[in-house]
Amino acid sequence: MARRTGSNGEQTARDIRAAATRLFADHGYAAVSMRQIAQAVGVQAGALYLYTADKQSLLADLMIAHLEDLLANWDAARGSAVDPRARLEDFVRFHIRYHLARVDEVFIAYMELRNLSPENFARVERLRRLYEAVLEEILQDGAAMGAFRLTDARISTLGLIAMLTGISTWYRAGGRLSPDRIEAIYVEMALASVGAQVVPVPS
Amino acid sequence: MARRTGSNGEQTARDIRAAATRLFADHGYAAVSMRQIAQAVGVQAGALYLYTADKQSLLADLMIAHLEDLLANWDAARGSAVDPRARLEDFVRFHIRYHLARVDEVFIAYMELRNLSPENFARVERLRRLYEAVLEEILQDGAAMGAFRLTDARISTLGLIAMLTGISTWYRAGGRLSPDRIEAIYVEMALASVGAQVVPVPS
DNA sequence: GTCTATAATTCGATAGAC
DNA sequence: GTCTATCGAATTATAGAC
Repeated sequence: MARRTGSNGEQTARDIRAAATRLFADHGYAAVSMRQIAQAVGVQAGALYLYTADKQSLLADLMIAHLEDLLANWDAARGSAVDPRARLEDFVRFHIRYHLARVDEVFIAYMELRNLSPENFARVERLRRLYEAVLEEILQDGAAMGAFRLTDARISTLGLIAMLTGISTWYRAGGRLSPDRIEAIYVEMALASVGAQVVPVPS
Repeated sequence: MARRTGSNGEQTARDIRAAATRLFADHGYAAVSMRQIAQAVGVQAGALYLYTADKQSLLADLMIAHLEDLLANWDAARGSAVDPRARLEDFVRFHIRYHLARVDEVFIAYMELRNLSPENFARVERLRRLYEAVLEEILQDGAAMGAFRLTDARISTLGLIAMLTGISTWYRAGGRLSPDRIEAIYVEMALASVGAQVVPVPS
């Protein structure tokens, strides 16, 4: 990518990512043409190739940037709780808040895996596994401490993440329930699903 | 190329649906061409238009047939249980069993909604709502009877269906856990998530 | 019922002017 | 850094032969 120094180009790069994110989420990667992206940005199609090697790299960059941002935000937002129930609640609230704020990015990251080259797919999968491992560790610690009652931490991890991420598919601002209310309900469901119970007082 | 002149039209229609289902699930609707489908069937692209008005109708027909089949199978498989916990367990087992047996159809019905025309989208949405209503009624009855503890039956419905359907995205035959084991674990999680408890003995 | 041939678009990507 | 112009290939869908 032959990006030159200059604020004009940096702004164009941001605009391209924003337009591509929106269009890929709305219509799907394969259904969106480079010309459509260019039109949304306000440049000609040829100019896009100053910022991306090809259409595939544009998609991969969006997905990888999203997952890296997700992990970085978790590292910054994670609390210092030790009680597994509090840690799970923190994770659920973080996950929902982040995912409702980035509906398009989330949608792309889960829907367009098929359109990645093998190398890019591997990079994305690795990052997704890292994020899943955050929850899995919470569940495993909680089970070991007797705070959670679950049969398989990996399955519970996948089930919970699917449940939480699914919000992105139906949430609309101004709907029947506020984001805060949705968050509270899912915290309750998540805790209940792993049989969260009172942590035994250390003896 | 195999010559198919004179072959049975009904069989070709089935072959087209099967090929389209697999290709759409593997690569996405927008990324699959009519020529690819024709090649998989063993006919020329033009012959496909004897069986579908256009590519969009082919997708819509697959999705609507899938959802109608899902509803019909539920009607045939639903037990006669009255205990909400048993009804929920029946639903969870049915949902998982059906979805693991039709991974491609489920994937398409979930991923390709945005490629439907407004009219076809409305038809698909209506069927999906009917299926969701099955679970929502179970949850509402269970809550009313004191068997479940939940805050919002609609949210619990969406959360549970997302959790269950998510299995399709990672399940592989021959994986670490058998389908029966996966089913049992999800039954446990689903019941726990709605705070299933002992039904009070009628006085 | 299926074929061949093709019309009419659209696609991703590149070259070169400024 | 962006534009104009364009190449070669691919797309959906149709027309007419058999």
